[in-house]
Amino acid sequence: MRIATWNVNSIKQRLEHLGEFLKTSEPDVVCLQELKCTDDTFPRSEVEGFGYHVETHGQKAYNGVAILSKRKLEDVRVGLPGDDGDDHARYIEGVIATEKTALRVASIYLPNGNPITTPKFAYKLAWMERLSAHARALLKHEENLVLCGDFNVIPDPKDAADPALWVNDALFQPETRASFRALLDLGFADALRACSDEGGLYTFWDYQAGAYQRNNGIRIDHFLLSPQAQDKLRSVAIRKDVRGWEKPSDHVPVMIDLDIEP
DNA sequence: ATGCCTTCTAGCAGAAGA
Repeated sequence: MRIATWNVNSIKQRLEHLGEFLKTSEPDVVCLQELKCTDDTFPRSEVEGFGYHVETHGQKAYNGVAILSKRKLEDVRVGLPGDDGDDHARYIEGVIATEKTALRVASIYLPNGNPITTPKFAYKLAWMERLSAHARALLKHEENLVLCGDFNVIPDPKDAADPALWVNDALFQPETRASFRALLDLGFADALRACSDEGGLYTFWDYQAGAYQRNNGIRIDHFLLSPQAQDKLRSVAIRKDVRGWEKPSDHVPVMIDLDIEP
């Protein structure tokens, strides 16, 4: 089974790219972030036309997450528990049942948190605490569990082409990295790091200053796997080529292959 | 030191992103 995550930076602007990606990589499940549209303005019929079931959690102009799946999604939850006052659409999860097993997948758009001197950074750290609490509860099911998406976390200096550029950024603060580490320490594997220790593996390049042409990238889109899912991990791939398409998202799709019959 | 670019909404500029 192939699972992908991709921050599309507006689903309406990226519909053609999504179609091309689905055709060329044939994922069974796709987690999307930054839809930038409401549930009722999501291009549902077009995406269903690509051969996928669709579950969305959108909002006007900002944020918005979705899960696409060739199989129907069950037990869908929208919104991260722990703060009824949080109206950002940043979390959706669902279960894909196959003939032999089941898999729970979450599509995550973790807050950016910049600038770090503002309440946005506190919101980011609080959101990460809530994610850890929810993830801890999910791990108790001891099932195939995949948390993926745009975490807005640079886990390690080798995950940035030029770490010095990020020292004052919310994505690379010690508190941010410690919170991400604590999340992993609940029992998750960072799928890419389970396969490679290499630096230079990026998933985001800024639109500005020719960042992609200079390969000035960062790795912030991640797959976190429960022990049951990690046992089935075959490979991880980053579709870096997609960043070179015309009018691209600033993020590229990342994919894992699990040893599960789709 | 700052903006660089792209998206959104609103309405011909500003916020947000990272």
